[in-house]
Amino acid sequence: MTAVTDDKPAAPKRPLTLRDVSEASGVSEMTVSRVLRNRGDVSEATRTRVLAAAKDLGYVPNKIAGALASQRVNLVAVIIPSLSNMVFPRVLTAISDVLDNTPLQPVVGVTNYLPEREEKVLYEMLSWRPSGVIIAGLEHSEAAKAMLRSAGIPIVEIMDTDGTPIDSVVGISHRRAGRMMAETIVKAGYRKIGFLGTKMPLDHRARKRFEGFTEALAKAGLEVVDQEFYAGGSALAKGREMTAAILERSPEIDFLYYSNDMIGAGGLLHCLDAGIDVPGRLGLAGFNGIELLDGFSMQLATMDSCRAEIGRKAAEIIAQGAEVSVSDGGPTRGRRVELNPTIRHGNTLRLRPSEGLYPE
Amino acid sequence: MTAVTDDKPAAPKRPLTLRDVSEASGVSEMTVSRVLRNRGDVSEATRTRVLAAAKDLGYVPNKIAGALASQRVNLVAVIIPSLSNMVFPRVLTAISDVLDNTPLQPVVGVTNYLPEREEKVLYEMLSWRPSGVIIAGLEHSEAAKAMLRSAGIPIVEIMDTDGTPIDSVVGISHRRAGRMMAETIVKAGYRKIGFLGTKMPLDHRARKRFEGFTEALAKAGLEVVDQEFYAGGSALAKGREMTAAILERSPEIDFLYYSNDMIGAGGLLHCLDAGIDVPGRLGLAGFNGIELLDGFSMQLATMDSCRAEIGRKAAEIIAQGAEVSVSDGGPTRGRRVELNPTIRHGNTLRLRPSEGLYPE
DNA sequence: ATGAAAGCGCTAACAA
DNA sequence: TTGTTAGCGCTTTCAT
Repeated sequence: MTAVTDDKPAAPKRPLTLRDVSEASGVSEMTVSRVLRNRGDVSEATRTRVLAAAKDLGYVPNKIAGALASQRVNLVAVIIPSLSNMVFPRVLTAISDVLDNTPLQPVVGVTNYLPEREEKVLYEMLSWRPSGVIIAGLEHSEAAKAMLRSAGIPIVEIMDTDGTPIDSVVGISHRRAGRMMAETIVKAGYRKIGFLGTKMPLDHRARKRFEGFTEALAKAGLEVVDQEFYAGGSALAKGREMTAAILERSPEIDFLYYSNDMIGAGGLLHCLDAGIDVPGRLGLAGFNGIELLDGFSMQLATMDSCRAEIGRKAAEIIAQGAEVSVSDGGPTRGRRVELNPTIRHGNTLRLRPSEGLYPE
Repeated sequence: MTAVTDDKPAAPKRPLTLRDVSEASGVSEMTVSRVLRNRGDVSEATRTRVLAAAKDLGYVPNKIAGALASQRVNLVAVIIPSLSNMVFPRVLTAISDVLDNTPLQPVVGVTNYLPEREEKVLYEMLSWRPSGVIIAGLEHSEAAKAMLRSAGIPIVEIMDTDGTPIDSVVGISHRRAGRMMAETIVKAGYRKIGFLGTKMPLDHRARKRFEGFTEALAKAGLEVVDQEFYAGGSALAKGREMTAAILERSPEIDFLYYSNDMIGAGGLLHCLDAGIDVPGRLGLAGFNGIELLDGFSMQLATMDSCRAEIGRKAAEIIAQGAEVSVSDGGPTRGRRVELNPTIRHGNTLRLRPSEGLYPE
C-alpha cells in the first residue's frame, strides 16, 4: 500500500489569493475578480473556467483587501443593550430580514446597558468603517455622540423618540406609552396603583415610561401608592416575589403596572396561585407585547412596543442611505419615524369601572 | 451676529487617516501608529502629542487597512441556528465574557437551522479571515465542511458531541441525554410515555435526544405511546395545545417528555389549569434547564444542557489557538470536551414508583 | 527612539 | 472582452 495520492489538498499554509485562481485558470487577476463579483462583461467561456478553478481550489475571497481597495464595507453596525431580553432579538430579526435583500450585513454589538461599553463597542465597530449604524436609544456619552456625528454614514437611533437624535430616529415615545397606560388604568376605575420595575438607572426607556406614567396619574390627581425595584435574576421569579412583597406591604393596591412583560407574568402567576381576583380586585399590566407569553391561562394586559416595525424601518433607512452613499448628504438623512404603540387589554385589565366600587 | 466660527469640525467628507494625525502632530506616520497600538518604544513626549492630536481630530483607526497589513484579524466567527431560542444567547454571553479578556471579538451569524444559509453565512464570515470559528452542531453541508477544513484556523463545533468533528468539539451527547432521561423516567415507575417536540428535521440535537430516549425505553421493553410535533408559533402556547391534544387522544399516558423547556412549561400550565395531579398521575420533563422558568409555581423537571460551560470552553480553545497561530498546528488543535448534563428533578417528576401503582 | 520603503490582496480607472 | 497600473491605509522590516 502506498500513501494516498490525490486527496483534496489539506489545509494550505497560506490562504489562497486571487493570483492563485488567476494562475490556475490562466486568466488575469482582474478578470477573475470581475467574474467573482459578477461585474463587467466577461465571456461565458472564461467565466466558466474561472469559476471552476475557484471552486476547485476552494478559494474564498479576502473581503479585507476588497474593502480596502473599494472603500466599501457592506456591514451595518447594530448596537443594542442586551440579548437576553427577548425584545432585541425581535428587532434583530426584522433588521436581518430587510438587509437580506441587500448586499448589507448586520454586525451586532452588545453594551449591557453600560455607556462606557457602548462607547467601546461603537469605536470598535466604526473602525471597520461600516455603511451605517443602528443604535438603541438616544442617550450616549459625549464621546459616542461625537463619533456618531463625525462618522459620515447614516445613523439610526432606535426604540425611543423622546430626545434629540443625531441623524435618523425610529421608535416610540416611551413617555407617551407610560401616559397612555396610566390613562387607560384610571379610566377603568383603578385608583390605588403600584409600580414594579428594574432598578437600572441606565434603562432610559423604562425610566421615561415611568415618568410619563406618574405624570398622567398626577393629572388625574393620583400618585403611585407603592413601588418595588429589582436587578438581576429570573424576571419571572422576581416578578412573583416583588408582587407578593408589594401586596403584603400595601394591601390596598388595586393595580400593578410592571415595566416589562416578564415580571408582569411573574406577578400574574403569583395572583393566580394566591387566588386573587384579576382583574376585579387587582388589575395588572406590563410592557412590550412579547408573544412568548401567549399560552398563559390569562393574557397579561400590555402595550405593543413595535419592535419588529422598528427594526424594519431602521434597516430600510440604512439600506436607502447606503445606496446614495456617494452623493453624500443624500435624501434619506435625518428621518424621524414615530410609531404608535397600542394597548392590548388581554384580560388582566378590566375595561370600565366596576359597578359601585368607585362610583364616578 | 456672525456665523459660528470655531465649532467642532462637522462630519468630514473624507475619513481621517494616520497621515492626518501625523501631520497634525508633526510625528511620522509610523510613530503615530506605534503610539496608537502601544507598541515599541516611544518617548513620553511624542506619545502625549500624538494622543492629543488623535483625540482632537476624532481619529478612528481603520481596521480594514490594519488587518490587511498585519494579516491579523481579531474576529471570531460564531455561527448559531437561532437567537429567539433562549439557549444560544446564553452561549453567546459566555463566549463574550471569555473573549473580553483577549483582543478577540465575537461576530455572530444566524442560520435559522438551514444548511444552505449556514453555508452562506460561513462563507461570508470566512471571507473576513477571522482568527477562529465557533459553530453549532456537527452536521454541515459538504461544502461547509470543506471550507472549515481548509480555513487554516481553529474550528470549534459546539453543543453536540455525537459525531465526527472537523477540529475541536465542545458539547454534550444528546443521545446520552435522551437515554438518561428515559432511564430516570422508567426508574420512577412511569410506563405510558408520550413525546412532544419540534417538527424540524434539521434540529439534529433534538432528533438525537429523541433517538437516545426511545433506545433506552426499548431497553426497558417500552415504546413511546404517542407523540406530537409542532413548528413555529409561541412555544408556550404550542406546548399547552399539544399537551391537551395528546392527553385527549391517549388518556392512558402517565408521562410526557418535551424536547424543550418552553413547550414543557406550556404543558405544565395546561396540567395545572386542568387540575391534573403532577407528578402523581402525570409526570413531565423538558430539556435545557433555562432559568427563565424559575418563578413558575412548579419546577419542571429538566436537564441542564451546560450552555454557559460550552460557550466558555469553546472561547477558551479559540483564544488559546489564536495565541499560537504563528506556530501552526500548535498544541490546541483537535480538542474534545464532552460535558455531563445533569437532571434536575424539579417537582414534575416523582423520584420513585408510587406505591402499588406499578408494583415492581 | 524614530523614520523610510515596501507591500498586504484586492479593485478603480484606464488602456488595449 | 481583457489586461495593466496604481493605489486603498496601514504595519512590517530594516535603517538611522
